[in-house]
Amino acid sequence: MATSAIQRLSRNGNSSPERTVDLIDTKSRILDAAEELFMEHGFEATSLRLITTAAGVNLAAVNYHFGSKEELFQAVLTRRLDPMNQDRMQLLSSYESAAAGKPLSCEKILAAMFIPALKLARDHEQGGKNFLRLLGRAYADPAPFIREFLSTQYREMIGRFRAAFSFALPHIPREELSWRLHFVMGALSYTLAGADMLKIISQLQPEETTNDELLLKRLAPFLAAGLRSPCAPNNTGPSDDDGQHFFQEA
Amino acid sequence: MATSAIQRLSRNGNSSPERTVDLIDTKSRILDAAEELFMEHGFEATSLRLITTAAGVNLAAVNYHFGSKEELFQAVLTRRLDPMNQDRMQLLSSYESAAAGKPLSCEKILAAMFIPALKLARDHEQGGKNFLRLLGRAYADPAPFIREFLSTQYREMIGRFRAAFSFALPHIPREELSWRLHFVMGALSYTLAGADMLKIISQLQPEETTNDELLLKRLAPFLAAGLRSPCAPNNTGPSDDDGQHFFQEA
DNA sequence: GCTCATTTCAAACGAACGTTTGAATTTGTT
DNA sequence: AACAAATTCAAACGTTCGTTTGAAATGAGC
Repeated sequence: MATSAIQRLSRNGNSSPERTVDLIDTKSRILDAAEELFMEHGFEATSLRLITTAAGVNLAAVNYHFGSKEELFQAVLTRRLDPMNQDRMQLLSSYESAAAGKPLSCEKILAAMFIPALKLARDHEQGGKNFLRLLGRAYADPAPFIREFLSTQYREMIGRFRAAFSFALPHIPREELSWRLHFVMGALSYTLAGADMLKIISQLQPEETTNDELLLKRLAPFLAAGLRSPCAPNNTGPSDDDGQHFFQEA
Repeated sequence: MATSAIQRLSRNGNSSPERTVDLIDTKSRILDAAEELFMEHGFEATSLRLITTAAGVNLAAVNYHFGSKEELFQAVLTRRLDPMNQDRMQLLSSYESAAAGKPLSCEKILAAMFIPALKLARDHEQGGKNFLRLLGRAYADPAPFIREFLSTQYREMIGRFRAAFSFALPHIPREELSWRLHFVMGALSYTLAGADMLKIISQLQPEETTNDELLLKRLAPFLAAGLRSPCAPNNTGPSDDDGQHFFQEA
């Protein structure tokens, strides 16, 4: 609804030059409508008839252009996820170059993860924010094809960032760092996905809950502190009094 | 499959005494099968025919005993969620009594949240772990009836724990604490829900990923460090060098 | 203008869904 | 044994789903 460029990107290579269409591509119209509706209702609960009606295209257009509903969902994700992860890795590389061989701070590494997400949220006036919520929900979706798709989409980026954290936090064992990185991804995706859940926990005004930038400004320091926290050798509590007999009960 | 007591709990009051049935109640058979299948496939993708076949009962039994598929889902959740949250609040109260007016440590409060979850995971050999995964996924489900249900189920417990954290961390403003509590819930539910996602991030053996206790032993210190981290007045980074110009770019 | 590949369209397909029905069966009470 | 309430059951209800089909429309190349 707010996208600009009209580029054809025909399926069979790029032999033919660009050609004008309705005003926006049928394919893009479907992607935009699907992104919004998948975000709102989830994958299973969103029917192709709902999508094609909202997009103003024929029902059969989805199967013609994308093959199936599952492939449409993957196309919705990859359209924005792939550039975002690319941005993340480039930003991380630029930070590392500027550091000239010295390890980065946790905040700096987290910034390389968050800034591309924020840019995405701002780029398309409402589509971007919707996409981040859709993405956060996809993490928790039990459908195997979604999990496999995200797994391959994220593998490279996660590997790059784990290496960066490993260099920044040399005193944290490799296995412990994997856990902490997992917690970081969890808090981030949950935060991006469940803006409504905030109403349960806090009494913030609804306008405030949509401010993703403010949200991440609070999340990054929180996570950085957890990442930096000293690592006890025996897998028990790290710093406080009752760290030893922590899970002895029950 | 492993539940013990056979209690009838007929819908119209409690006039009639208990009476014996098959071996396990039809109602319980449905709940057990539904819990496992909802966990595996999600709410939308799990059909009543799949549930009733797995439970060995007639298709119409779900609508007879529970009214609808949605009410069955709520019954699956509330059967274990309500006692777990009750345990959490009781455990927190006992810790507070033992502290005799002094504030609890973050780890202690987190223990009051985690221990009942671990007890639940151990109680039923595999049903408990399945339930935690189901619960974690329900957090991210977009269905309105699920969100409303969880909201009411959690409101009381969250309020109790926020008060405890507020007392333990008096230097953290109320609003900032709400955010951090939100992050805690996010990391916890994500961790409980997505054990498979770990394979993306770490190269842990699959046997290790199922060890929830070890998992939470690592999660609690991580979260405690984040909760305790100093709070900058300007919502910027808390402690490190580049905390100021953190999100200036993009 | 004709050709041919690409795209759109209305219509239908078979399957699966949640739910309802009404009769059969079981169960507890008298 | 007889009755009434509770529960089970097979069958069908109407709807919606993702996908397929074959003809109509469209647009570029010769």
